[in-house]
Amino acid sequence: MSPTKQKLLSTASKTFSKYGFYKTSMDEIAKSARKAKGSLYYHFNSKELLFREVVLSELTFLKEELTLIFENHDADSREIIRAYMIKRMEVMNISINYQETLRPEFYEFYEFLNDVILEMDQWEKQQITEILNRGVVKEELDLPGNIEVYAEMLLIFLKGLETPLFLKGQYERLISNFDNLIGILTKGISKV
Amino acid sequence: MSPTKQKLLSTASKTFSKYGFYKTSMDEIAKSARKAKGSLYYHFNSKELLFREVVLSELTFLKEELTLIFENHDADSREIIRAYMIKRMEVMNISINYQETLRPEFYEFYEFLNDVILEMDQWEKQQITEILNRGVVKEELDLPGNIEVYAEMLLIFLKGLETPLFLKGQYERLISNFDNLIGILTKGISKV
Amino acid sequence: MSPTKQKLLSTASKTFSKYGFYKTSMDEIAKSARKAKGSLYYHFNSKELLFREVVLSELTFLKEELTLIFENHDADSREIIRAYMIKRMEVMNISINYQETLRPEFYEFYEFLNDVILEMDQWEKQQITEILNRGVVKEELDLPGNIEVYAEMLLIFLKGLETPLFLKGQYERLISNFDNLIGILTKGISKV
Amino acid sequence: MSPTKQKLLSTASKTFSKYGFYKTSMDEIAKSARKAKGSLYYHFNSKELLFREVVLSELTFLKEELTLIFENHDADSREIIRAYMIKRMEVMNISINYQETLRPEFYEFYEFLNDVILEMDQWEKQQITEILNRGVVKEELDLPGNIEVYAEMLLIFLKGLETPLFLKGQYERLISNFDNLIGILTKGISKV
DNA sequence: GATGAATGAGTTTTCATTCAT
DNA sequence: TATGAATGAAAACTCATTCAT
Repeated sequence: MSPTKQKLLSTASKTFSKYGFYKTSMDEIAKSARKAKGSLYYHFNSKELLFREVVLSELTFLKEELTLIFENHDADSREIIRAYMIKRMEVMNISINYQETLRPEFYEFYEFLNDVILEMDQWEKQQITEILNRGVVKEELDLPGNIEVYAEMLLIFLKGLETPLFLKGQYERLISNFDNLIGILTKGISKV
Repeated sequence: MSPTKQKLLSTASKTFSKYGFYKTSMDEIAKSARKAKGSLYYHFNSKELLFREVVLSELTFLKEELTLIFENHDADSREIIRAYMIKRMEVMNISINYQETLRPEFYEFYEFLNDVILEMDQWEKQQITEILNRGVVKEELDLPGNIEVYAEMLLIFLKGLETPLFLKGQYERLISNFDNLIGILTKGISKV
Repeated sequence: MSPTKQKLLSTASKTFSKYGFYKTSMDEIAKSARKAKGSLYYHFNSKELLFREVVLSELTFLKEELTLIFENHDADSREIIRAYMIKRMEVMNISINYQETLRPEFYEFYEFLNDVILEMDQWEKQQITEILNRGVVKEELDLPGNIEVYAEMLLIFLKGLETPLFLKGQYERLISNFDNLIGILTKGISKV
Repeated sequence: MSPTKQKLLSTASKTFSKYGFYKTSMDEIAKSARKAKGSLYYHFNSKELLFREVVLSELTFLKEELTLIFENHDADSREIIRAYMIKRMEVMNISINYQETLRPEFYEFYEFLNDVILEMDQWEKQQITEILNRGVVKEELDLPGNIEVYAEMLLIFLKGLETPLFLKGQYERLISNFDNLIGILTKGISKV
């Protein structure tokens, strides 16, 4: 990737995450990057496609980080879940643009993003399902019924941690009590 | 409230919840309501203040509904928590505009909304803290340490249910397995 | 005149003189007067006609004040001119709306004002011509050629004192040196 | 300066001088120039800044013209004053936008113009003070007291010639008698 | 007389996109 | 590749005026 494209992409990422998709203008991105607006369109065709690339790069990073956790096959599944949750929160705290894609208006108007997000959602669900399965097999967890549903529930719960109220300003205060919450959850799914 | 104002407010609520704050134009609201754009500004001074009133009316409704749950003092606290969570999800499913206020750009730009939202957050935290307290006193719950922290955690979890991914389209599918999730949580905080 | 009309007129005068015709809205006048906007239209049909009445009341006051000066037939004509100039400046300092009517855009668009202003201009020219005539007859002034032209020139000069730069803020400082200027002028037209 | 910018600026100047700042819309300027409204904003950010540039260009021209007069050091100071006054009137007759800046509302609302105008005022005062000083030294003029005050008074007088009543339509008629007026003034300040 | 809700045409401004260089 | 001038559609907002009560 050319230095100009690189610069534009990283500037776009920062600006989008600060003001959101709609409140960010192409002009502002170009100015912040000290590049011409035309260059933005040369490298990324449209605002939407630029945003898509920004989100993609965030998700790529998120996947990489989470994969490191999942690969640790030997650890107690409860411990893996715990590590996964903490890592996810950490990365999410800086994956603000991905979060924005969860807004309703993105669903109404931009099919060009659904594929990226759905793929990520499915990937995550798959990974967690696998861990839960391992935990059940190793008799560390007690999950009657469909395990996929538990995975979905965990994801829903984790998405709660993405809310700005939490991420903005309160992150530091709450992270310290995070173990408590995880304790409740793991106790809730543990074999007695 | 005059019929015109009423009509404008309800139309605004619907339109905002469909397209989000930024993708909704004042023109569109006025046209949908078959009223003049000037009337919008006569009754609500600005787009932001109009949105504020929309959110306020949603929160007012949410509070009323939740208050009914909280007032049932005799029930088992786990049962109240369960009823609370379900009711909250139901109402949230139609309080789409309030959800939008949780977006980062609203935090950056609009102080005019923070007061409303913070007040709601505090109110909810207070209510849940009280229920948890009651549960501990009645020896139904096991919550070592600061109870307020558990209340906050529960709220964070509930906010997870507000994510559009869940609310849009998947609500019906997931609500049926919701009891499972609540089961995990209540098991997690129950006295053995 | 009813108290409501009176109140609206005086408020309109103040507001127009502060912000000018275009920057003043009917809404602002009504609000400042703590009256309904409809009342403005009940008493004065349109913004233009309201402004006309404001200007008229200023000119009426100006005429009354200047007439007092002109009627002193016995004094030295140079003294009358001096007194006239000072009084005119004093009154003009508070006749800001009349001044605005001298702007080009008022000439282009509002015939409804020309009559009022032309009448005032002619009245003033007439008065000054008469004084100059008296001065020439009493051999106090030396004005070769057409006396009306001198009257017009004096008026042009006096209009110079109407410029905001002078009226705004510098009025107090310059008024103290005003006698100097009048000295030059009267020396310029005096018989040696 | 690009041809488009040039065209927009000159069109803006003409339109503003015809209808005044408030009665001129950006739309009208763009249409008259047969350019897109967006181009107006590309080159001049806002209506106020566009107007500022229009005024600036007028004042630049005024300064250039007057400087030519001032530089004639050998002539009789009374003759220079006379030439200065006539030239100023001529240029002012086409510097209609600068005149508008003297309106009260411009002082209340737009600090963005004060610097330009104050600078011009001070420049003019300085030039005239210098001429008067030369005249006193050469014993052509009789100016007891502070000479700066005379300079200010002359400027006030000259501003009187800026009034639209004079400039609009009556310019031609009055200019022919202008010498008379200047005669009064120069006689008033001449050494006998 | 007095009110204030309702209107709609008009205003300034923003901004994604195109294109000649 | 990279630029920045130019565009025009659309946005938020203003405001004189009307009118039923």
